[in-house]
Amino acid sequence: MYRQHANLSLDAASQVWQQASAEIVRSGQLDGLIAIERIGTRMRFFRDQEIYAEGDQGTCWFKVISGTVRISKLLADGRRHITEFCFAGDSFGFDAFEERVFSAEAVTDATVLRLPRGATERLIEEDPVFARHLRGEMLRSLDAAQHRLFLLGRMTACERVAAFLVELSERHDTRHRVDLPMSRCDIADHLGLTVETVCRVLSDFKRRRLIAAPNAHRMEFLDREALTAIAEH
Amino acid sequence: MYRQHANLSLDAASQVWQQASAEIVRSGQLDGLIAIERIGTRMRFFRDQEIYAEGDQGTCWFKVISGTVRISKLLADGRRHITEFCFAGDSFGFDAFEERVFSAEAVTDATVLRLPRGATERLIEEDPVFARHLRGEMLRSLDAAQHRLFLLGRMTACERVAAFLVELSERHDTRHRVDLPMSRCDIADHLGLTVETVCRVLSDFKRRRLIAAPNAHRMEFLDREALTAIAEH
DNA sequence: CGCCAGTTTGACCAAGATCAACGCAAGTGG
DNA sequence: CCACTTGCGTTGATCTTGGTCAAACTGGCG
Repeated sequence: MYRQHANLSLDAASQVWQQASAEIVRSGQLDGLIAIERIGTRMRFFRDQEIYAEGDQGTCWFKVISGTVRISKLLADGRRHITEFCFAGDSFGFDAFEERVFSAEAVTDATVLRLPRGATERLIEEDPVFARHLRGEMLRSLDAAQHRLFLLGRMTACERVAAFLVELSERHDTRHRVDLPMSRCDIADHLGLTVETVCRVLSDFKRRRLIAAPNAHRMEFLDREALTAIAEH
Repeated sequence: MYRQHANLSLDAASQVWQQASAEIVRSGQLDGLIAIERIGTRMRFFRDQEIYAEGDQGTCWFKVISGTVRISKLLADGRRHITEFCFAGDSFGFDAFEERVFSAEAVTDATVLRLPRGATERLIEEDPVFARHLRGEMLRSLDAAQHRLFLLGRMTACERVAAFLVELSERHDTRHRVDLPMSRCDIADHLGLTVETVCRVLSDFKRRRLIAAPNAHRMEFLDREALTAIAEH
């Protein structure tokens, strides 16, 4: 098990970045939080490019502006786990005290806002609204992680995949379909399954007419109720 | 699978609690944080007693003074998952925005400090040292949860049990042994396994002379290196 | 002493992993 | 423009880990 994952292009020079000072971030969750725009740097990453690696100094955190990012941990023997996928508006990277224990990579081409820790701490101390916002983000992450613990610890392959599809469609606010920008391998590593099992479950859902798949990365819900029922058992 | 769990004695009247105003909390991690003593209420809970339930209003968070607490989620069909065990010095219960999604129960008789949210927010705003401490606690929780994600998603039964033993002994700073105040069922529900599997793995470790068990709730390490190696694979 | 809850062990079973092959579309080079 | 490659995705056959079911054991307690 645990075959090759897409190999990263480590060409750091390809990062196109620029001060985001004057720009206005188009992302729902950023409304009214122009403060972080002032202390952040906008960066672009290409597909499969590394944003930070395990072992890096964790001197900043990030906010996704567009695209998809995966947070993962890789073991020497090839086992990988993706703790979360981040989409526009999601924050990531405030997990580390010192060294990063996880790495972050772009799943698709992505733009992120990079926020240095020092400036953030200063902002926390002088802006209670921002401080509360950040605390909220951390709580949300914690909450998400704990739901995932249940999923990994106590749910079957079918339930995991159904829950994943429903969760993604809710996060993207699309009730009738869901886009899966990541590979089957990414999904498997997120759900604690193998690629084959993910495929088989999806095929099973198609056979049972719960979903339809115009292509491998777009799923349309034919029976959302049933899917939700499976997800919540 | 998923048989009966210890049934809770819901006798709320049996809670013995008292203002902790003048008392000094004996717990390493509380050093220099007398501030929270002032806003907290000390409470005692007996074995298996509920501290809060799923669906309660999350108007406060807690800090364990002595004893062991488990944070868990129970599904209608009996499947349960224990997200974490908390020992003296650990904080818990700041996961909720509104309603609690998890419940907390005493694993052994336990004393906890109950901290109302309102007073905490005020303290956060006037005491930056305390604010930073609390942020640290949250990050620690997040970090722990993410390690557990890997454990549940990608580790074998042996690796999970070994990791659990090593982790507990590290948290209690006892290199040669570890106390397991919780039942095998609790351990299983924490590691995403069944009671039987936990037993079998422990028996296997005994047979391989990695551990010895004077009784069911005390394990002595005979070969800590090997155990750590299994845990980290 | 007998009961009860929790723990342990064994026999058997099934969900999901592994191994292997094939399909399919996009990209590459002759 | 078309063979060839390469990276995913899908499917089938087989195997293994850990779950299920059942029974025995253990220690504490009325």
